Amino acid sequence: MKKNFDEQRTMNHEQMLAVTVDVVLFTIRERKLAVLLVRRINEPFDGMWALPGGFVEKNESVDEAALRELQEETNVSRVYLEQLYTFGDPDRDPRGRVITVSYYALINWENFQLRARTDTSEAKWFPVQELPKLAFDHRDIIRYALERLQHKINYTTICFQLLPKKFALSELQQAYEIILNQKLDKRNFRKKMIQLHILKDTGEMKTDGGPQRPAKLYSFTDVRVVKLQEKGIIVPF
Amino acid sequence: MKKNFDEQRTMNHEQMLAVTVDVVLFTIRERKLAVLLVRRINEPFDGMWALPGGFVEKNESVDEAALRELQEETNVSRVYLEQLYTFGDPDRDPRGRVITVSYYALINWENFQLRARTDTSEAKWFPVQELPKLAFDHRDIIRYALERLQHKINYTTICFQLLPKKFALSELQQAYEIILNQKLDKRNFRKKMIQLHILKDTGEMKTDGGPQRPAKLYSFTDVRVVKLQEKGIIVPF
DNA sequence: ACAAAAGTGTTGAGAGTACACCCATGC
DNA sequence: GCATGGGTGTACTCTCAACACTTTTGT
Repeated sequence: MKKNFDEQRTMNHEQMLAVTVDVVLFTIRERKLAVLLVRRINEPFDGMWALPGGFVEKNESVDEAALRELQEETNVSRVYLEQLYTFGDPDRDPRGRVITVSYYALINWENFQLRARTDTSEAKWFPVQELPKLAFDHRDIIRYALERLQHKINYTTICFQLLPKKFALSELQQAYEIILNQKLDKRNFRKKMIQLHILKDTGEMKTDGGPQRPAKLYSFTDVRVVKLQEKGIIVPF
Repeated sequence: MKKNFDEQRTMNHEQMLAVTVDVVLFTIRERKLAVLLVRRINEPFDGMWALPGGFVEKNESVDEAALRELQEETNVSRVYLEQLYTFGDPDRDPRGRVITVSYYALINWENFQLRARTDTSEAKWFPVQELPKLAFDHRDIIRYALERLQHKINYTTICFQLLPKKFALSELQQAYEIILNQKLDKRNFRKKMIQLHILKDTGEMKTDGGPQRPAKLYSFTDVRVVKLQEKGIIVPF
């Protein structure tokens, strides 16, 4: 049955759907890539871990909804937040028709404290390799977010968001190794990073470094995430 | 005001929204990259050109909705269809709160006939460089789709979807040049394509070629769109 | 014969990759 | 003095980019 395009374009309460946002918040903790999960305290999936998220309100954009949900969990001021994908399977939510727009975000663990929650539910970091059973299709969403992150560190400066303002080159390399889940050559990595001209030598040294030679501390020349014209920072795709 | 996560997770009619899909259907016609537009015959934007699209129904996935809308315009059997981005600005639609999930699709112009429309509205191909004034934020959606397409032909075999089953190498090169909007070196292009091992020599020749040497006809080894491990087919990013 | 597109190799530059040793510090 | 991570250079390979002429056909 062919339908008239403009009939469909007419507002119609029958066709209204619930729309949520879900945010995959990444950080690096204890040399592992981790995501923030919250424990549900209602049906469906009561007691199960899930991504932080919630309904999009009438008067806010979808991006604003994602940011708001994020702020309810963390004391973030500025985060890197990027839309990922919209999951729209009719039976992805047992309560009925709920479409979710997924996002991912990156923070430096030390710069943010998890907000003390006003209710009894918990929020906790889980290494991406050790996820618990998750509500809805949230495992798929995390897998998708991880793929996006792994691709994107190769041609953008996105990785910076996970690091403190000043950092040693070895810390940057470690972040790449953790996200890509592979060892990288130290000399080639440093050569590449330096020739990209995205690093600034702060002149400072890492003081707490333990029984070894102190490392130079660098910062990034651009505050914002930059798309590099180069073919890739580390791993070619 | 902090809200309880699980309160937000509860279904609530107040928070129901309208969700549409919009499809940017690309093809190559008369040596130009073109998109299919339909003329609106209702308010808002009555008489203005817009992307084919419509509301997501209760019982179909968002992907299915996009496919259905596409099939209402074209006699497609199999199309390459990929989700693009979700546009969720609260005032992107003057009728009220409508979120749209955008898609893009690629077809070979000769393989598909536009479906004769049952209503009086028109559907027409427009070169992407010569778009008319568009309804809603559809110009942004097309711009976004074009960027995605331009990136993606560099590391996938997506471009094949625009060509007939059998084609000359120069036709493939032309498709790349049209999409990227730049000239490419013939020898380097052919060398690259051949060493990717994605082309099969059909043994046939182009017969209607006019007053010039007949071109070999090739086909693709994989029917499906393939992600190449290489660093890029043509233009490095 | 001539117009028009098809087809074909080589060279130089730059980027990627592999690889091993000395340095500065805390204990 | 020794354990720990910080810091450095070179040689080989491979890919990319630039570039011009001959071939085959229709008219």
